[in-house]
Amino acid sequence: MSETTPASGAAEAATEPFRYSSTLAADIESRWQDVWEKEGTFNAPNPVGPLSDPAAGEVSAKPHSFIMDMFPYPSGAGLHVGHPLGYIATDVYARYQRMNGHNVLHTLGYDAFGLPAEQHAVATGEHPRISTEAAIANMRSQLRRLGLGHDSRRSISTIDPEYYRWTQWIFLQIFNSWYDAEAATARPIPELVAQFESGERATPDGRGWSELSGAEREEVLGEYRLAYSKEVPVNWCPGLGTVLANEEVTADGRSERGNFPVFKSKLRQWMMRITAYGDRLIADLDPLDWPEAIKLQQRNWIGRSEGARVDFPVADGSAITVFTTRPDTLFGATYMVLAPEHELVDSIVPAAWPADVPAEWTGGAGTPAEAVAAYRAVAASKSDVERQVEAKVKTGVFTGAYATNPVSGESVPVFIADYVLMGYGTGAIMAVPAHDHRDFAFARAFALPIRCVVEPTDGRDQDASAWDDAFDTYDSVIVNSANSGVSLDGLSVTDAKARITAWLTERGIGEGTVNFRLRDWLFSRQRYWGEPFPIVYDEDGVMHALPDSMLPVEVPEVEDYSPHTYDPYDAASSPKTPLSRNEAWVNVELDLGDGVRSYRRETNTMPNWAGSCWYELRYIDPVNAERVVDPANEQYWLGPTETKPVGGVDLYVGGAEHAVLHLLYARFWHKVLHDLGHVSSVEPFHKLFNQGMITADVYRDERGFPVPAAEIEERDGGYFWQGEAVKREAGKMGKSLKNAVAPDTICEEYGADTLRLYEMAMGPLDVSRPWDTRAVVGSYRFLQRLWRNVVSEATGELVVTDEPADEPTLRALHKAIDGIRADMSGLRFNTAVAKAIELNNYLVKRGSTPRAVAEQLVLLVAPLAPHIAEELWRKLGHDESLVYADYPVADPVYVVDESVTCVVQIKGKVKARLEVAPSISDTELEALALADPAVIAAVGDAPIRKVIARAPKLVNIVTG
RNA sequence: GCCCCGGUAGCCCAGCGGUAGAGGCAGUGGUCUCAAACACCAUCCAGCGUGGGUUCGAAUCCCACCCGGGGUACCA
Repeated sequence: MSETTPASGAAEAATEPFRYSSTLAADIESRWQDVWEKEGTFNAPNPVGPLSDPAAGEVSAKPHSFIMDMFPYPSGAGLHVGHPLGYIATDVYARYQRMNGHNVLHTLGYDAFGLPAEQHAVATGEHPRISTEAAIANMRSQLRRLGLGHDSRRSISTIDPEYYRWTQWIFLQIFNSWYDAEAATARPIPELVAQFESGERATPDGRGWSELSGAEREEVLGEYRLAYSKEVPVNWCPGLGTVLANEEVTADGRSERGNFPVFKSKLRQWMMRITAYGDRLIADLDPLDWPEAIKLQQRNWIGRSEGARVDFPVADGSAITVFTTRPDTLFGATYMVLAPEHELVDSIVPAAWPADVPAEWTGGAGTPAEAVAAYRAVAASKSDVERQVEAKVKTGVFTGAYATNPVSGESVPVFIADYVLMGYGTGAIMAVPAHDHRDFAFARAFALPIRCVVEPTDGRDQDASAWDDAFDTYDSVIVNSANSGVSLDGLSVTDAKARITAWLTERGIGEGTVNFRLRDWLFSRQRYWGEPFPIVYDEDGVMHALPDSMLPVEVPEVEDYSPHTYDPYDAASSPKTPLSRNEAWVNVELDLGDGVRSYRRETNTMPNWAGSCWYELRYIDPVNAERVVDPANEQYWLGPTETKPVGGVDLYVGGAEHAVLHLLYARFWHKVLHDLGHVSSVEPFHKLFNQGMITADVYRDERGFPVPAAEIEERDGGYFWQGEAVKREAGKMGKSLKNAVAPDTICEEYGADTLRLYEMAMGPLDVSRPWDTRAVVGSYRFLQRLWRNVVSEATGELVVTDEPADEPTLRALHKAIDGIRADMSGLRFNTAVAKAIELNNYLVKRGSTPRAVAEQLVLLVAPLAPHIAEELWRKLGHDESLVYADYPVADPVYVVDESVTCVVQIKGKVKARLEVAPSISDTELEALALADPAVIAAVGDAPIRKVIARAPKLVNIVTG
C-alpha cells in the first residue's frame, strides 16, 4: 500500500465516510461483480443439454430474449469509451428484460482471427495466438469492470479449435450442397448425383454419369456446389498479399483494409454461391425489424433487376446476348457495346475495316484487331480511379463487326467500351442512346444515330438531334416501334415490356429474366491466421472433403506467419499461401475410405467473415460436442414466433459499417443451414439496431498534427497546448488522433455506474455524439443524490422513512415508472435517465424519501446503474440480488395529474390559463374558458368566429 | 450526381400538430470552508438552419434551399 494517500480523498473520507465517492463506488462495484460471477447470476438455462438447469424449472414456458452485440475483434490497443457504448446499451436492455421475467441470453465472444494479429506477429515474432489471447484477456477485464451481465459460459472465440471445428463443418455442409432452383432450397449433393445416375438430369456433354472419370464428375459437381473452387476473375491485392471479396474493395478500387490498390486477376479460388440466394435475401428482408437504411443498402447491393435477355445475331451465325431492363426500347437500339474483355470480341472482329467507317471509330488503327488490342491495352492499364475520373468522357472503339437488331432488322455496329462492365449482366448491352444517359453520351461522341422510341413528356421534340441528354422515364408511351409482327406503339412502358418479351420468347430470340448485381462470394484468402479448409487433393489433383471425424483441421505451426506481400502496384504478382510453408503439414497420409493414400492439403484459409457468419448459433449451445447446435435449443432461442415470423435473435446491436458484408454473409449461411434442416429459423437477426459513434474533439497544432486532447487548456475562448494556440475539430476517437479516453480512467475517477449512466444519457443510441469528459460529473452527482436519498453519508445508516407516500409523491413515482418503462422498451435510454433524475430530484426537494418509493426508484435505476442499485437494495433489507426482481409497474390511477393547466389562446396567442381536471370534456372546458374574466377582457367586443377546444390542455378562440 | 440521417439555449440533448424545455454540462450569485476542492441552493441563457406552403394553431406536416455527418457511384 502506498503511504501517499491523496489528501482530498483522506479529508473526504474523514468527514463523510459513507459518501458515494469513487472509492466507495469502486468497492461496491468490485464486490458485486464478484458476487455475480460466483453465483453465475447471468447464466441463462437452455431447455436441454449441458447448459440446462433442472432447478430453473420449465424453461421453455418462460418468455425469453436473445440479446446480442456485434462480435468485437480483440484489439491489442485496449478499449476507449466509444467501444462499450453498444455493450452497455444491450446490457441495460437485457437487465430490463430479466426484470420483466424473461430468460435472457446475453454474452459476448471474440472474432479473433484476422490481419492485425498477423501483422503484429510479423513485427514482433510473437505467435498470433499468444497476442490474440492476451488481447482477449485484456478486453475481458476491461469489460468486466463495467458490470456487463454476460453469461460467461457462452463466450466463445473463433480461434478456439472447438469453435472453428464447426466453422469447418458448416463449410463442408455448404460444399456438399447444391441449390435446387425449382424447389428454391439447398439440397445435399448425393441427391444431385442420384439425378445424374438415373439420367433424370443430363450431364453437360450428354455422356452417362458412369462414363465420366472422377475428375470429370468433380468438375460437373463443381458447377452446382454452393462452395466451389474455380478459376475466376478476382480482386488481387499485392500490398496485402491476398485476394479480396468484392465487398472488401472500395468504389475507387482499393482495399477497404490498408487502402492498397486492387487488380483484376484470373486465379483459382474458393467461391460461395451466394447468388443462388439473391431472391430470398431480398424477399426475407421484409419481415425483419431493421432500420430501413440498412435494408435499402442490402437491396442495392444485391441489385435485383427484372428485364430480358435478347439475342442479336452476328454475321458469322453466332449471336450476342444482352441483358436489358428496358426491352420496350428495343426498336431504339442503334448500336451495341461489349465489355473489352468479352470473349466474343475476338471471334467477331473481321480482318479489315468495312467500307465507309468513320475515322473516329477506328482509333486510328489499321485493322479492327489492332484497334481492339490497342483499346484493351489502354483499358487494362487504367486503374479504377482513373476510369472513374474519366467516367464522364466515353471512350471505345469499333470492332468492325455488325449485328442485327432482331426487331427492326437493322444492322447495328458493335463497339467495345469500358463503360460496359464484364461483371454485370452478360457483359454486353444494346445501346438505346435516346433513353439512356450513358448511351447518349457515347452516341454523341461517336456520331451514332439516336432514335426516339419513348414519347417525350417534357415538351421536347421527337427528333433527337437537338437533345442535350437522353429522355429517361417509365411514365410515358412507346412510339416508332413496330414491325410486321409486333407493334408497341401507344403502349405504356410496362405493357410494352410484357408485349415485346412475350414476342421474343415465342421466337426463341429472348426471354424475360432477372439479373443480380450481387456476385458470388470469394471465400479464400492467402493468410496464416484463419481457418484452414477441410479439403485435400489426391495425387490426380481430385478434390476430397475431409470427413467430420477429421475435424478440426488445426492451424499448423509455420516458421514465418507473414503473408507474401508485394509492391502494392505489382499487378503481375500472384498470391502464395503462408500455410504452404509447412511441407510436413501440407503432405499427409490419410485413409479416406479406400486405404491410406497421399494427399496435399488445401493451403488457403477462410476469410475473416467465416467465424462471424454463425456465432449466434454457437452462443446457444457453446459446448455441444455432437452438433453445431441442438435443435431444441435453437428452436427455443431463435425459432419463428408470432412476432418474429422468420425467427432470429431478438435484438442485435452494432455499427452500421456491417450493413452489407457481415449481415449479408451471415444471412446466407443461416439460410443454407435452414434449408439443410439444421436450424428452424430462416433469418439470424430479427431486430437490428445501429448504435451511433462516440466522437471526440481533435486538437491540431499549426502544422495540422493532432496534439493530446487531455492536455488542452481552454481560455479566452481559445484552446492551447503547451502555451500554443491549437485548433479544435470534431473527429473519431482513437489513438492516432490523440483523443482516446479509456473507460478505466472514468471508472477510477467516478465508477462504472457513472460511466454507464453517462453513456446512456448522452443522447439517443442511434446518433453519433461528442464525448465530453467534463460532463460526466453530472451522472456522478445524480448517483450521489440517489445514495443520499437512501443512506446517510455520515453514518451509512438508512435514512428512508416508513411513512406512506403522499399522493403527489405517488404521482411523481408512477409517472416516472410509466415513462421509464416506455423508454426502456424503445431503447430510449437517454430519456429514461432524465426521468429517473427528475424523480430523484423531486425526492431531494421533498426532504425525505418514503421507503416504498426508494425501493421502486432503486429498481427503476437498476438496469442502468446495477452496482449501486444492488448495494442500496441490500441496505433496504433484501437478501436476494435484484437482477431477477420485478421491474416496477405503474398504477394508472397515479399516472395522470390531479389537475392540468389549460391554456386559452385567442387567435393562437396565449391569453389565460385555467386549472382543470384531466377528465374535463371539450364542452365544459369551452364554457369555462369563455367565462374567464381575462378571456372576456381579451376578446372585447370582437365577434367569436370559432372555438377549438382540445380537452384538457387547450382552448383556442378565433375572433372576428 | 443520387440515397439516407441530423440542424432547438454557449455545449450535449427532450419536445415530433396545441403554454418552446424533461435531464445534464458550462457560466453567474450564494451556502459550507481559514481558504480551496467536493457537495448543496439559486439563477442567467434560445424562439427552434433559411425561405415558402397547409392549418384556428407549425420546432413538429409538405415543398425548395443552405450547412454538417454517413452511404453509394458508368449495374444496362
